[in-house]
Amino acid sequence: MSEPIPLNLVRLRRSCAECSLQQLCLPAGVDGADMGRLDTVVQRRRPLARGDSLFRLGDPLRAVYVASEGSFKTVVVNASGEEHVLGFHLPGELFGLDAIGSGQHRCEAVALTDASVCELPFSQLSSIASQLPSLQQQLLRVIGQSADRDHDHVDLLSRRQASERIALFVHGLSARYRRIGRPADDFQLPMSRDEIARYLGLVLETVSRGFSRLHDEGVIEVRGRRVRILDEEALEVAASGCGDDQNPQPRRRDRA
Amino acid sequence: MSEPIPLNLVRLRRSCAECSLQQLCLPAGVDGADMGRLDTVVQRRRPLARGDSLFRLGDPLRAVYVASEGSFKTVVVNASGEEHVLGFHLPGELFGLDAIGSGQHRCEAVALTDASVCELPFSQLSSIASQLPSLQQQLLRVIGQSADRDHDHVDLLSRRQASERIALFVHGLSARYRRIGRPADDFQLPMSRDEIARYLGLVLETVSRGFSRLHDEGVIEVRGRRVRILDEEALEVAASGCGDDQNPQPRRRDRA
DNA sequence: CGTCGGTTTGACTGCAATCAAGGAAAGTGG
DNA sequence: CCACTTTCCTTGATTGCAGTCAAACCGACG
Repeated sequence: MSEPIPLNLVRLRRSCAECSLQQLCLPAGVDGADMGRLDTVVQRRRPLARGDSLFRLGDPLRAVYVASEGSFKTVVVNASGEEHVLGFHLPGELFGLDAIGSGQHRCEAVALTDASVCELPFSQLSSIASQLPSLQQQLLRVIGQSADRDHDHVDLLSRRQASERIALFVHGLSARYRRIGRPADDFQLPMSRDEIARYLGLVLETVSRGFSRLHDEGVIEVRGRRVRILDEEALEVAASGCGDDQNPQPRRRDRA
Repeated sequence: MSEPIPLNLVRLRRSCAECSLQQLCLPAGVDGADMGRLDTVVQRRRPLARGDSLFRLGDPLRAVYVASEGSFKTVVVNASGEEHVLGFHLPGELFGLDAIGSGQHRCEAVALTDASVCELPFSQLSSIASQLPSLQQQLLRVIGQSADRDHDHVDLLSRRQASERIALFVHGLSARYRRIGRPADDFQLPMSRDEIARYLGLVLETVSRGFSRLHDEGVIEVRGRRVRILDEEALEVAASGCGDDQNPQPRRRDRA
């Protein structure tokens, strides 16, 4: 935690222009000439270990972040001492925007796995953005996408049936893996059942049962944190709430 | 409803500088000289009747909105045909930002009461913002505040007990009324029990029972849509989940 | 080998959804 | 102004789903 890690300096120093996440991340849509300007504000931090905090509740807004490797969760602890998970953040997804409104972070960001992040000091970012219209536009878009993920979360939490929330969660995660160029039908969950439960407003046992049921129905294959999607269409049906056993809802379509 | 309302034209034409919402709305923090620039892009629409839509799902991003009078809800209809309420929007609160991410509105905005709105064409707004740093900063802040409301919503939906969600909802609404300079302990709900339920992820009967219970406990006084807060502290306790009758939970009570 | 965190599964219970009925308020037309 | 309709709200009785409690299982790791 306290000593520099010289071996990684070379990797850390590579620029946005060379980053594999370029198309997904903030630079997308910013042309080559302007990219250099952006590069000057991006700081790369040395890797974080699983469980490390990137920022905490009440921290002043210093920067926004993108994981270049690894994943994060953002959490709040409510008055009763329960931890709620506000979001999961995969590589290439901007996070830390929660401090923009008030100037202070309203949640804590924790590395789910060993991770490394790009840090974009907010004041520099917004002053550069005001000079580069393409970056300003892209910044707004990325903020909007982050809000979209929040809306997806609300959508999840509004579902009545636990099985719907779980199916929708898996489906949404799959879509996000596809977006960042990873296999969308075979992946490793970076988070525990308990963390999923706290994200979905359920308890861990219910999440576990939900996974088991999708497994038994042949929709997905689950073994621990390894998930394989066997029948995407069935997963969508389950997510839309029409797929509950005892609720025949005569969908013609005898699912493969 | 279909004919113009000439009598109101004068009111409609007043500028941001004269608006009572000025301190709450986008112009806050924008100095006098720049305010004129902002004024040039603000369009005032004629009043909407209760039930009218301001924008619909899939509409392209044209503008963002602030109700100058009246309130709105934003809703989505899911695959099963159920309506979910994503948010309620009081006067002075910017909304319509949901289209920033994708360029298309992801929900529908409906007037809860007769209302009138200020419309800020987005392309003009963002191009002016790029010339006025103070406006750019304020725009980001307002977007951030909107995200904060979304997080509050997530927080609500994550609460296990229906009574907690309801108490927290009333408390949050009270705080928002205070923010816009209206009585925070005596107000008229602009939305129905059913709409509250669809916002909280409950059914309307449960919401009704929750209100009745808070009434019986002397925390609030409810008669239809009229709400008076009698014991704010008790409301906060109920909202934090420690106030459930059978759950004494000896809170030390020194948490200063 | 044993421990340990995380996961699965089972049995039971409680809370909120559902089903159902009645009441109150607001709008409509005579 | 009153009867009527319509909409919204409240309350009661019952049921089902997910939370709780408890135990067993599993893979990782020392």
